[in-house]
Amino acid sequence: MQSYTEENYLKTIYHLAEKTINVQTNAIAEQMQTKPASVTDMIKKLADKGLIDYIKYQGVTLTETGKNTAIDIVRKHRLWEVFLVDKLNFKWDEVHDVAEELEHIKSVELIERLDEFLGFPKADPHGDPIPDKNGRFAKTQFIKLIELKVGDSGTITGVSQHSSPFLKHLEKLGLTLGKQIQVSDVTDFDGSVEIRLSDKQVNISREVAKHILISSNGKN
Amino acid sequence: MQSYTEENYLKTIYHLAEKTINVQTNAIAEQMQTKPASVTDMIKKLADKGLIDYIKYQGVTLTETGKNTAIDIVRKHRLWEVFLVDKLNFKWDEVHDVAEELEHIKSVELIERLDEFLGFPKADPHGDPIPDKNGRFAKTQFIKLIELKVGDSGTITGVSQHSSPFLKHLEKLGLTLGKQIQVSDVTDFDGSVEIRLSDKQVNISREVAKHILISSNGKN
DNA sequence: AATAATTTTTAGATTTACCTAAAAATAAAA
DNA sequence: TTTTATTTTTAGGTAAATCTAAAAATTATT
Repeated sequence: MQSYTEENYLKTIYHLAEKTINVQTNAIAEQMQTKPASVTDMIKKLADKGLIDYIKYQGVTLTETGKNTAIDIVRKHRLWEVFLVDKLNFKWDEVHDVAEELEHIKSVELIERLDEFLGFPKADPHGDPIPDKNGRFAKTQFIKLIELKVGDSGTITGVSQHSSPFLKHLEKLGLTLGKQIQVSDVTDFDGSVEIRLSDKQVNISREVAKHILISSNGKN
Repeated sequence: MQSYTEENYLKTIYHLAEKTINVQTNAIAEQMQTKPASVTDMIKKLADKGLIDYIKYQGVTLTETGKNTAIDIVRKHRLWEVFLVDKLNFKWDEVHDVAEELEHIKSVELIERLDEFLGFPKADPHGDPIPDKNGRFAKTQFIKLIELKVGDSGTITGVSQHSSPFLKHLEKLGLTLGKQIQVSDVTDFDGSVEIRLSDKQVNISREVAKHILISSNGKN
């Protein structure tokens, strides 16, 4: 049984571990909006509980138990996001903070029933995969929009940035999940990308294109 | 902004204040499963925050602000209970502990949308009234089943005990909310009560009869 | 390889919500 | 109206999660 705080540390370490093998103290501190000294205290505690492997000055990795716990929190977070969007009509940019709280409610029964109520969704409103109750989920094989060449097409299936301003921006442009797109041009000058949608044409910056994930349906 | 613990104290004081005018330290301690010394610490803090009025050795009463806060927590608790029963198919004896956690999620938007999603319910699965978003709710005018005379009839509209064994017991007997009942006999020996239901006859102890609430539809 | 810069850890405090044990106030009983 | 019992508060301490400031280890740079 972990505290609210311990759960947040595990989740943060899990997400950081998707990018780097060994997760550094400073990286955790930045993500958790706290000080490195506090992180050191906590990772000692998590190591004592067998949730992470920790070598002084060398960063941490999740143990099997730690990873399972983290995945379970991610599962809860994403299921609650689906609930908020599908059932309570929240927009995709409004759900993160509330889900951040809801993910800590401790009841296996609750989550299993919620999962069923929602129709066992495979992805959350941002396209991130939802682990099943055994922690299994398909490794998503997305390409960043920025990597597409002129003429390439595909479907928007995710985003790698969850901030409200970014998501609102996409919404305004009509770049929402499930939309079919084709890259019609890439500007030499600033690297901005022109996108053809079924009904219109939009121009997005390199920065935005980096954070849109595409499931490609064949190069042209 | 209150902590999880402060919210629980306010809620406890609110419920105790339904029975006694001045709420005693020991009563709070018993309800919160903590020690009187800890209660004293906390009520000082709540008094400093202007949520309760407190005179040493004389117990506490909620201020207007404190009462509003407490009612808001009660509202959340009861709405979540409706959600769990109506949408996730929990039984009425299984919802209390989970709702106890869910009630602390801080998002006005969430609760308003949940309320709407549930169809603005007026009562929770145990018949307790749900305050609206302004904290208003009808004072329920129930009679305890034990107070009915032989021949009196009415509808089961609430319970004054939320423990799982008690609720399971009622369920087994078919004494659930909305059921029409008539008192057909009261035993002199042990005060147990014989109840006529539409399709059967059941016998309940005095103790059980004390905790069933009836909205009377006229004496016989 | 020595020095500088960065990262991480230790040491010592703080805050919140508890606790125990003892003292003080209030209420009940002789 | 004393004495006794009960209730409540104070005093002093603990554990969790945080902090600042300073020391130690690691990494990068000349």
